[in-house]
Amino acid sequence: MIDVRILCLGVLVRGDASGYEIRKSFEAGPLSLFSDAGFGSIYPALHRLQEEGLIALVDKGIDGRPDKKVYRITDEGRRYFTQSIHRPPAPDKVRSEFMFMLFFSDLLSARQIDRIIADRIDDLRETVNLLERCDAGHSTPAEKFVNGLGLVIHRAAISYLEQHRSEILGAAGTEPTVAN
Amino acid sequence: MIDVRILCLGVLVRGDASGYEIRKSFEAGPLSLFSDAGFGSIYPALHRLQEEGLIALVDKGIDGRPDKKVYRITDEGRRYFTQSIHRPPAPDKVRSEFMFMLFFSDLLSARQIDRIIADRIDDLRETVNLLERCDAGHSTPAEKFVNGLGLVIHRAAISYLEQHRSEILGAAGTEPTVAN
DNA sequence: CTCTACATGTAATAAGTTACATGATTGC
DNA sequence: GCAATCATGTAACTTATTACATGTAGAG
Repeated sequence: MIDVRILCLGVLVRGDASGYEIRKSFEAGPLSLFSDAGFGSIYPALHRLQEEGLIALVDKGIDGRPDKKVYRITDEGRRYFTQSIHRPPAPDKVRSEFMFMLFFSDLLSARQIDRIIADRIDDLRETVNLLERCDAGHSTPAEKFVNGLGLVIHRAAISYLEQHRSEILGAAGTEPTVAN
Repeated sequence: MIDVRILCLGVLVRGDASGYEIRKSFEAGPLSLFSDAGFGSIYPALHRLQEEGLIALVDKGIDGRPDKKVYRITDEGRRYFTQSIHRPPAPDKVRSEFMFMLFFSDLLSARQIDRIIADRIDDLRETVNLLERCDAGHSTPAEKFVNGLGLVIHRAAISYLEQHRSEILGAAGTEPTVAN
């Protein structure tokens, strides 16, 4: 949820990668919290970065995949990325359909509220597992710090949901389940 | 960071409002965490909602502002909103330039890292104050629940940053401050 | 009388998402 | 031989952001 170009540069700062690999790192790696950009965003972004001279194609040592295009960040790209990292960060923004729904939970039945909270707790636990796995791996102090922040936030959310879950059920609307 | 149309409907479910007032509620109200949509998004969204028959103009009891256009949600709009609230929520997404920067803090100096962490703690505290104010006000159990979740998350982040702040300073890069 | 807050709107731009289209390689 | 995974790309669509343009009302 930051500019896809910057996100790609961020991946490439840490090592050469193809578009496909960048996508994978958005899915599973420590940057997965920040982006879920698909191929439709990544490939155009890479083309543009290459045009701008911020990244370059690496001589492809054929590892069986002739179509694979591995990119490497250039000195200019590194400069550009460093500079963009130096601007004061914009305030955090959350896109949480979950919280938004809960905000209007008087339109939902108790059963539905309970269900979405249960699902969310599961999701949060999964993310905690992911972060713990990242934490255990070969990560820099900076990564560990950010991971740690993610961990305490997610754990706080889990514990809050578990403890206060019952409170909101009383706030459920009286309407029966809506079709669909 | 949900569809602006749905966000506007969400405001209007709770009472009539003009575009300007919707904007204000995005700025200061309990929905401020979810959106920072500007007039350029809100007015077109309202026009479209009106076209679709989901909202309607209220007879303007002139309160000194002849240009003011107050909207009210229609029955169809309420149905549409309720239905959209019934779909399972997408996973939460965070746009945190702050965490992204910290992730690459080996490109920053210790002074800069310290500064952005201090600023972030200030921002978080401000949000906590906002949420506490919302909590104290006339809010439904659902609102209180969501507010409470926001509170524990923000407090967890503050406490983590305060406690672990020193750890990341050691991870600062050796490069001198970059111009700009 | 001037500044701030109120109040609405459009046009140009930028950006991302979705769906489509293609093809190679590996494991079973 | 077939499915899953690897691998890249484009076009149409939707959406939001930014900048601009305009005007009123109240406070000092």
